[in-house]
Amino acid sequence: MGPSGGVFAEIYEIVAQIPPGSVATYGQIAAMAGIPRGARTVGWAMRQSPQHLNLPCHRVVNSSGALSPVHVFGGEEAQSARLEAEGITFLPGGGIDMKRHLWRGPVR
DNA sequence: CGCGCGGCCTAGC
DNA sequence: AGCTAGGCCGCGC
Repeated sequence: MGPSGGVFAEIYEIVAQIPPGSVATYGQIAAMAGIPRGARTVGWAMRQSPQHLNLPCHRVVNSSGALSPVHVFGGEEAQSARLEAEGITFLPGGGIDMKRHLWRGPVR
């Protein structure tokens, strides 16, 4: 399906479609890409994702609603700040309110 | 052709 | 409620 004929391309497409103020989980994206159990592959795709694509990788979080490790964005505040700037709300625990910002898909 | 890596997920204690 | 262990998937060398 992907232009490059690779699963990564599919992941990039999906992540790029995540609207501001919404977040998606790796597992969900993986399922959309056709790999329900390939959540880790999604994480790798993000890390290997070309920066010129401007993929909102900061909108991708784990099912726990916790942000990715610090070393990924170069600072936990970096990701949280961007998400908050886009309208994402955080819980007292520091996690994201998945129930409120969880992306349900391209269009529903 | 085969092995290892990774921003995970789920289940069990 | 929190932590540990195992498994899954695709890419790169």
